Amino acid sequence: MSEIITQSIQDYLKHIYELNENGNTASTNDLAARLNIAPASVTGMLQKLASVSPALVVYKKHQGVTLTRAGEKAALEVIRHHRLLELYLVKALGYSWDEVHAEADRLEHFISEDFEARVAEALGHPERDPHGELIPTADLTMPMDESCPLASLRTDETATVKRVSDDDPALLRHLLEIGVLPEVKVIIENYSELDGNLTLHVEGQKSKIVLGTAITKRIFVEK
Amino acid sequence: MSEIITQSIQDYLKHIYELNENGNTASTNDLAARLNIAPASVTGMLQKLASVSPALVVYKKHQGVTLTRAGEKAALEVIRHHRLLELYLVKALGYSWDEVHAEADRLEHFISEDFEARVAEALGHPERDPHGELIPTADLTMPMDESCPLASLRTDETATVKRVSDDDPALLRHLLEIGVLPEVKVIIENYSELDGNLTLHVEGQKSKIVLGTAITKRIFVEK
DNA sequence: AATGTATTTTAGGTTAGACTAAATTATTTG
DNA sequence: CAAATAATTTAGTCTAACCTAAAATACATT
Repeated sequence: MSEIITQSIQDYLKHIYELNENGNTASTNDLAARLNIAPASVTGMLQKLASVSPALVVYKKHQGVTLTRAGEKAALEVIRHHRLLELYLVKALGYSWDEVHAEADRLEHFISEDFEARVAEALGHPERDPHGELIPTADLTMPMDESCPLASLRTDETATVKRVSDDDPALLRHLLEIGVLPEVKVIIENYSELDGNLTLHVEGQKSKIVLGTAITKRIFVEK
Repeated sequence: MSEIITQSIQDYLKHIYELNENGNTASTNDLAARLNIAPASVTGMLQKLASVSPALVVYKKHQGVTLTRAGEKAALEVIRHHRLLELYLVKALGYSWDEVHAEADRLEHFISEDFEARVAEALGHPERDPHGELIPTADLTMPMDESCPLASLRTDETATVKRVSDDDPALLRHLLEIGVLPEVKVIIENYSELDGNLTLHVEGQKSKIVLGTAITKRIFVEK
C-alpha cells in the first residue's frame, strides 16, 4: 500500500523537516510561506499526508505538523540528494556556491538511487555540502549538528563558522566577498544591545565587519 | 504569449521528431504506442499543440502530425539534453551504455541551460552520444546523418557501424558482447532472402554472427 | 461501389494539486 | 473577559493530463 511520493509531497516533507529542526512543530502558515502555496491548499495536503498509509506526518488541527519516521526517511532522502548535488555541481562542473541551490532544488526529485550512489562515490562520501550543511548518510540518518547561530554570540567570544543558509544567492555572494566561509574563525569584537548587530573580525581579513541579525541568524558556528 | 512547455509536451515533441525523421508524418497511433498513452488522449494533446501560440505542430485530422520550427526547436533542445546526459553519465560517472537511457530520459526535462552548457564544455562539445547518435548543436540544428540501416546491406558489402538505438538495454548488452559498436567495421558474408537474416564478420572478432532484422533495423552504418 | 476492418475522434469522467472566498477557531490585547 | 486580530479550515472551482466507451471516418478488398 506504500503510496507514491510525488515531487510536491517531497517538497512538503523537506520543508516540514527543516521547520522541525529547532524542535518546533511546523505551522500551516509557515509551511505555506516556504512553499509559496496558499495556506488553504497546505491544510488539504497535510490531511492527505496524515491519512496515507503508512502515514508520513502527524497532524492535529491548529497544532501544526511533525514527521513520522516514514516521512522523515523520505525527507532525508531528498535532502541527501540536494546536498550531494550541490557539492557535485561545485566540484565537478565548476558552479559557484551561490548558483547551486536552484539547480539542486529541481534535480533532487529526479535522480535515481544509482545516480546518488555514484555521485557520493565520486565525491568520496562527503560529510558536508558547499555551504557546510551536513549530508544525511546513505542509510538516512542525519549526523549530529553541534552548531549555533552566530547571532547568539556575545563580545569577546570566538568561534568557527560551520555552515550558512544556502537559499539566498545574494547573501552567499556577500559572504564570499567578506570571507565568511565554513571553517573560517571569527572573533566577536562587539555586540550591540540596541539592534543586535555584531562587529567581528574574520580570520584572514584586514578590516572588521558589522553584520545585522538578518545575516547572523543565517550563519551557524561552533565555539 | 509563448506557452509553457511541460515535461509531457516535451515527450510528445521528442517522439514526433523521431517519427518524422524518415520523412513521414507521425500518426496518432504510432505516437500513442511510443508514449504508452491511449490514442484518444494523444488526439486531444495534438489538437492543443496545434492551437497553442506559437503552434508547435501542424495537425490535420486523420493525416498525422509534423513539427513547426518552434516545435522542432523544443524537440531538439530535449534531444540535446538527453544525448549530452547519456555521454556525461558514461564518461564522468562510469555508467555502462545500457544503463544511461532511463536516467537521461528523466533528467532531460529538468536540467537548466547553464547545466547543459557546462556539461557540453566538460565533454569538449561532442558530436555523438555513447550509442553514436548525433547530438544537436547548441544553436539547435541537427547535424546531417549519412547512415542507413544495417538491414539494407547485401552480401559482400562492407560498412562502418555509426549508431545503434539506445532504448533497449538487453539489445545493447548483446551488441557489446558481440563487439558491434560505433566505428567498428563489418563485412556482410551472407543475406538470406527468406528471413532477412544477415551473416556478418565483425572487425576484431573471431567467429561470424547471424542477426535478424529485429536487430539489423536498429543498427545504422555508413558504407 | 459496398462492406468490413482499422484508425481516429468525440464525449464524458477521473485524479492530483493548486486556487479563492467565506467560515471557524485561537490568540492577543484593551 | 470581551473584542479585535490572526491563523486555520471548509467548501467549491480550476487546469493539466490522463482514461474508457462509443461514434465517426478512412482504407482495403472483393
